[in-house]
Parts: sequence; structure tokens; C-alpha cells
Amino acid sequence: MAIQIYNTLTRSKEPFKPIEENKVKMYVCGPTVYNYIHIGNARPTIVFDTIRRYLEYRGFEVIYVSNFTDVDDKLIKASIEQNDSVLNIAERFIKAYREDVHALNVKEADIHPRATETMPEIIAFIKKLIDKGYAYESEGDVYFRTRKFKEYGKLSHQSIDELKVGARINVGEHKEDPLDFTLWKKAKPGEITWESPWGLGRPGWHIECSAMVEKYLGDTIDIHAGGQDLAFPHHENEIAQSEALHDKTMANYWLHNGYIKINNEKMSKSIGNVILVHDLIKSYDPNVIRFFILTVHYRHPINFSDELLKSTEQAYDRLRTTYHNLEHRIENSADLMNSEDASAFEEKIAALRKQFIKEMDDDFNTANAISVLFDAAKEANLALENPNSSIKVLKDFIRLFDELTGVLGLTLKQETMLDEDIEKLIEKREEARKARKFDIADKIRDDLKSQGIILEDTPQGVRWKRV
RNA sequence: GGCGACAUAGCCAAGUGGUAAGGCACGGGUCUGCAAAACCCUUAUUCCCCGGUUCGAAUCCGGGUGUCGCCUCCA
Repeated sequence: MAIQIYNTLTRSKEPFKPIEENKVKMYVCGPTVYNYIHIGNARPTIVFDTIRRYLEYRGFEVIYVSNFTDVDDKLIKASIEQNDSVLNIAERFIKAYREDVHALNVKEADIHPRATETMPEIIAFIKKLIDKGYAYESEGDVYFRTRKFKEYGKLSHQSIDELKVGARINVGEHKEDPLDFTLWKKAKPGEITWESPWGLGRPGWHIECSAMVEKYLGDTIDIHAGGQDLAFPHHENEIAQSEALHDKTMANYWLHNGYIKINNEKMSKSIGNVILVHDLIKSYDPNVIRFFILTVHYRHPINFSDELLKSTEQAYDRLRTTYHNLEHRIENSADLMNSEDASAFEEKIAALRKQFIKEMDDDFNTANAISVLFDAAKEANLALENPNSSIKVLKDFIRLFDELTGVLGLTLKQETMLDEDIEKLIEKREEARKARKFDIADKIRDDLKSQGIILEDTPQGVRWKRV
């Protein structure tokens, strides 16, 4: 059975069929780089990275394009406030974005185009729209003639007459119709500008994505994705621009991730509850943050709170502990070949892998895929419980964890080095235990615990982990 | 006003017609020198409310309540 994907366009799950066999062209709307990214920006980044990884895992070659909006009103505003150039600010936060996203183990996009580097294509795109009658110049601005595109509203399932209520005309705009949206914006004095057939100005927000998709992926792509709020108007406008020009479907599958709320409130600057990834990774392992995002289906809203993140950390530690215990046992135990038990576990490992794929095939249900990870932990723990388990089985569990968590962009492996003086203390404690001097042994264990190192005694010797 | 999402145990969260996954927390037990980790057991006769369809509904339909989102920059 094919992978099922929920398509915003049809509001239903559809079997995934790429345009070219085994190849996926994927475009994800990226950030406007005027600040550090917040946890809400991190969700689509993580979610669509996971979808990309899964498609690759299933044998597709994925071409993943994600843009940086490096010129727009917000950047111009920041430039005035910070008394720095738009390009400097953009450069700074692209760097910050890369650092944050790298920490969250998000794979680099194949192509990361910037609006400012796509200017010739953007201008050409607009020009062709004007030639085709879908756009018009008006006192240095260029607008898209929305009503002329008959399918307008098909993504957000709104009729054009209902949309009219919300449409606005800002001061200084000269539109034929309130629904028309900006393709090219005439520059105000002092603003960053590019030359165009309509004078100095800069692109509107929606046009860059249409131009980039066309430039890097072609007229029709497989997957176009972004946050739920981008469905309207951003994606609707992209469709209008691209399909008006090409007379072809822009993207076969439109994917939108749900919102993140903070303590059940909307995250917004006015409430002052914006959580930056940059800050969050100072207090939490990025693995835990990523895991947290993936414990909820990508289309559902997530509530975010410190308390929830803490309990997620506990949950993640259960997986990490199992993984670590497997490693410890493999290193400290002779191989005991017990083929009967081995084949039973091998069958379970195969079944777990199959189940994981089944869950992910169903519209990337990472919540259920994660529950398979816990099932795997349970089986691995049972294997560890058995003193006769073969090393091969334990190694196969490690491989299973590496494989499945790799698809989710998570890692369970942790640091394995200890300071020499701590190693000595552990040895000293072992001697004390052998001599049944438990008061000395317990004192050492307590001391190390206060340094964040937990000792656990097992039949295969002492095992340690950091808190 | 238009479009949409959500409501499942103390908390988080799957499940979209066949008799309630998983995790966190809590309690009991086994193991242990004591721990830790792990394992076993226990924890929702019930899925916001009221009707309806059905042999059968958390799941479908109608109505209601509540929370939230988009329609304006926003992931």
C-alpha cells in the first residue's frame, strides 16, 4: 500500500504518487529572517524534515527546497530600529537559523534560495503575468488581478465573494479590486531597492515562492508545505500566480502543520510568551524538543509548557536508558548463543520495523511511530532481562533503534567518557562492595549522584549514566 | 458573517464502524546488601452533552456547549 498523505487541497488522505517514479520534489516555505526562530517556526522545520527523511527511508530521492525571505516589511522595520542594513540583519539571522536548526538535527535543504538572489526570476515572472493579463502596474506597484484567476480560493475552500469582506486596501495602494495582492512594491525613500520595468522597488511576499519553485523544481511539484496559517493567503496566492502563468497544477499535495500554543494561549509578542529555539536549547536537549514535537500528529495543535516538556524528557529518557543498557550489556558480556530465543526476538524486531512503517505510511503518524519505539524498548528490556540473550539480538535491537530514530531525526546515543578521577572512585566503590563495606560504597554513590552521575549495579558490572 | 480545527484516564496522546494503543505521574509486587534500571500487576464499562442511523458508534448523521485558529503580518 502506498503512503497516504492528507492533502489540504482535497481535504482528504490520498495515496502518494510522485510525478516521476521514486523522485519527490518538495518545497517548504521557510522563515523571514528578521529574528531568531521561535518554537512555532521550529515545528514545520522539524515536521517536514521528518517527512523528508521518511520519504528517503522509503526509497524516494527527495529534492528539498526551502527559502529564506530576506527582504520584506519586517526586515525593513528591523533595519530602521537596529540602524543596520536589511542584508546584514538577514545574514545574521540566516546564520542563527542554521545553528538552531542544526541543533534540532534538521537536514540541510538541497537548495536554500534567498529572495534577494532570485530577483531576475521574480521580475521575469511578474512581467509574464502582466503580459498574460493577470497583473497590472499601478503607480510603481504591480498587483495580481485576483478575480481573473477563476480557481482562486480552492486551497482554503473559500469563495471569492466571502473573501472580499476581509480584503483591505492600505493607504497609498491603487488597486482595481480590494482582493488584488501585491507582486511588486514601489520603494519608499531610503528603502532597499531593485531595478525593475516598473521602477525601483522590491517583490511582494508571495511571488518569491512561485518564482523559486519554478526556477528550482519546475511548473508542477509533488509536495508544497508550510504552517497552517500560510494556507491563506500565502499559498492561495502562490497557486494563483503559478497556475495563472503555467496553466498547470502548481503542487499535487499541499501539507500544513498545526499551531503551537503556549500554556494554552496563542504565542505572540503582545502576550510576551514567544519561546525562541535559541533559548530553549540552553535548558533542554534538542532531541527532547524534537521528540516533543513529534509526539503529536503534525496536523494537530500542540500545547507547549515547561511541565509538558519535562514529562516528555522523562519519556525520552526511558528510550535512552534502554539503548544505553543494551550498549553496556554488549560491551560487558560474553556472547551466549541461544538460537531459540534469538529467532523469537528477531521475529519481533522485524514486526516492529513493519509496524513503524505502517504507522508512518498513514499520513506520517509520528505519534504512533513513537509508540512503536516504546514497544521496541519493552522487547529490548525483556531481552536484557534474560541472562542468556545473544549479543547478536542485542546488537540488532541497537540497529533497529538507530534506524527508526534516524528516520525521526533523533539520536539515543549518549556520551560515554568519564573523568579519570571518577573512574577511580567507581573502582574504589567496587572494592568496598566486594569487602561488603556498604557504608563506604553508598557514600561514593551518593557523592557521584550529587555530581550528576548515577551508578547502577548489574550482573555485568557497574553501569553509569548522567542525569 | 465565511472557512476550519479540537474536546478520549490526574496529565500528554493515538484510535474515524467491531467492542478504548503508547507515554508521564500514582499505587502494589518481583529483583537488589540497599538502590537504580527492568519486569509483572493495578489504573477510562467508557471517549463534552442530547438525539438519530446501525446487529454494533469514541468513530457516521443532526442539534447543542466549550476552547482555539484563519479570513490583516504571522509557522
